[in-house]
Order: sequence, then C-alpha cells, then structure tokens
Amino acid sequence: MKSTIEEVALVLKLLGDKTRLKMVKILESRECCVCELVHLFDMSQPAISQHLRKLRDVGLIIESRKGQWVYYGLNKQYENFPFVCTLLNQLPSQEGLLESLEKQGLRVMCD
Amino acid sequence: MKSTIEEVALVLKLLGDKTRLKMVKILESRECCVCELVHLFDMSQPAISQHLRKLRDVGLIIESRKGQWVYYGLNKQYENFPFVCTLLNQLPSQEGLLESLEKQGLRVMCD
DNA sequence: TTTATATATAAGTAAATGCTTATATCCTTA
DNA sequence: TAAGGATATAAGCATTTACTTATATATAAA
Repeated sequence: MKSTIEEVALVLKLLGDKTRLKMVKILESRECCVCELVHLFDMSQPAISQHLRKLRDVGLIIESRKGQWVYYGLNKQYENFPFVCTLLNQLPSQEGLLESLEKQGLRVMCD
Repeated sequence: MKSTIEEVALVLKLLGDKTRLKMVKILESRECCVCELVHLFDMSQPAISQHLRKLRDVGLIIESRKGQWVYYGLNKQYENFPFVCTLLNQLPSQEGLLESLEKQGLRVMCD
C-alpha cells in the first residue's frame, strides 16, 4: 500500500539526519540501551535521547525498560517498516561498531 | 555498491521535504520546465528555482535549456538513481497533476 | 532511606532551512 | 535595439533544527 507524499517525506526527513540514520541502522542489528548508543556517538546523552524520542514519536522504534536501562529497537509493526528496511539495505553494516563496544566491555547485558 | 551513511543521509534529507519529494516524483513522469512546476505548487517562482537548484547541485536532476525555457528531469546517470527510484515507487502517482496542467492548456511544448 | 546510575525533560542558542520580495540575466521577437 | 517572458540570484526574515548545560525522574543497591 502506498503512503502519501507527506507521510513518506516525514520518514525521509527523520532519516535524513546522519546521526539518526546510523542509529536506526545500528538498531537493525540488535536492540540497544541508551548508554550503549551514547558510547557510539560523539554526542551528549540528552542529544541521543532527543533523537530516540523523535524516532519513537513516529513509531519507527519502540522502547522497553529493563531494570534501570531503557532499550530501543526497530518497531516491526511500524506501517513503513518494510520501506525503512529497503532504505537500510542501502547502507554499509554498522555491526563492527557493536563488536568493538563488546571488546571494550561496554556491552550492557541485563537478562 | 553501498554508499556511505553520510551520502545516503544527504539524499534522504533532500527528499525529506514534501515539495522536493513531490517535484522529483513529477519529474519521474516526464521532464518539466520551471513555469510548469510553478503552476503545480502554491509557491513563488524563486522558491521553485531554489528547490530545483538543491536537487541539481547533488546531481539528482539535470537541466536542459530549450529556447527561453529550462527543462529539468531525473538524471539517470546519478550514482544513487536506482535508490531514488525505489523511494519513488513508494509514492502515489502524480501524473494526474500533469494531466490537469494539460487540460488547463498550461503545458509548455517547445519542440 | 540515602546514594548512585540511567534516562528524560527543560531551557537556551547558533546555525540551517524555506520561504518572501526585489532585481539581474538570458533568450526571443518585434 | 528595445521590450517582454522565463529563470536565476540576492537579501532579508521567521521558523525549525540539533546541539548544549542544568535539572528532574526512575530504578537499583547499599
């Protein structure tokens, strides 16, 4: 089903920011908590939270609290999820970032 | 071949404006001159020209002068042209707009 | 119940964005 | 060569954006 021009423009605008685009690509690999993402970007924690909020507000990602951590992941129920996936396929993998997080012992495991 | 995050973000940012997105979708149907586009948007001619310039600056569209008119169309040589096409496929057709232009006798023919 | 850690929100700010009007440039035609 | 139409550029302005620092809230642990 086609979306309207306005709806698609909104998604593209959100993903037209390199921080958010990279963020979403990372979340495609696996859920991350905020503090993990803070380590992956040269930016303050509030800046990361604000980007996550924008993505969550349109339904592109969902949050789930696990203890004191809040995890974010792609929302597979999002109406434009398949479209977003085709966009993300265009991007180089960011899994190396997550691996180096783990090597640095910065991965947060809370299960 | 994958583009970098930054390159893709730039394209998405450009297309994340509803005016430009609609404009590019229209140009997917056929080349248009500036004055035709001005009729299709509730916006001044300079505003239209400024949007076209941004799209042209990254190579997404190309211009060709025909007499006193300047025509713009999608640039099939653009490195991200296939990617742009998959984006445009997500959008509803805008050909009705071009048809109503013609009914109003506003189509510019210069060949 | 105090303290520490994780996250969100508030407020402020510099820069970018998308328009406007005014004007310049380019081409065609009388 | 003068006039008119099509387009581009310049300058100005209001709004949005993406950050910052400071502070509030929530959970966990001592």
